[in-house]
Amino acid sequence: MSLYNISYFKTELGYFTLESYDQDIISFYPSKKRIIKIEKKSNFHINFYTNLHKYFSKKVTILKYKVRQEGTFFQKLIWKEITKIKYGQTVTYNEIAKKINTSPRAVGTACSKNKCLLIVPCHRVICSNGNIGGYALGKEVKNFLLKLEKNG
DNA sequence: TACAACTCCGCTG
DNA sequence: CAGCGGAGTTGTA
Repeated sequence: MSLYNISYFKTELGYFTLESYDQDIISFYPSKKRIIKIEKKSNFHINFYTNLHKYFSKKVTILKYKVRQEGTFFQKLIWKEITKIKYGQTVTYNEIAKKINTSPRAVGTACSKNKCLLIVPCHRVICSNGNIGGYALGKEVKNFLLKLEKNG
């Protein structure tokens, strides 16, 4: 019997898919399917979406979930570093690069491979020259999230 | 080898 | 000083 579960939901940012194993999150990413459905009855998934809604309405500032995401050693290292960034804060690709002793370019590439949006807050990583940098859902969404966390 | 969600540096107005 | 182009850098498929 597998502990794997998957659900589809409509969020403030559109349709998403959540994959989990037990209490760990495997991925949370925009889905192509425009459906709302939880495969197995799961309080964990329901709790997640409830929390997510609170996040968008600023009633909650942390989405603290354990992440079990596929990736290389290097990518996991970067994601772990990103997870440390607090709500409302931003960090530079370069700052992370220096901490890990690598290059900013490599950090950006690792960010783009992150499939646990919001949980691993890669939207809080920006360019050192003040530019917003890239985002899976586009720069506009990234900016929206940063503004949400900053003022509302 | 080519490419990427970066930076730095030097050049031009 | 702003804007632009190119080179340097590191990890991946």
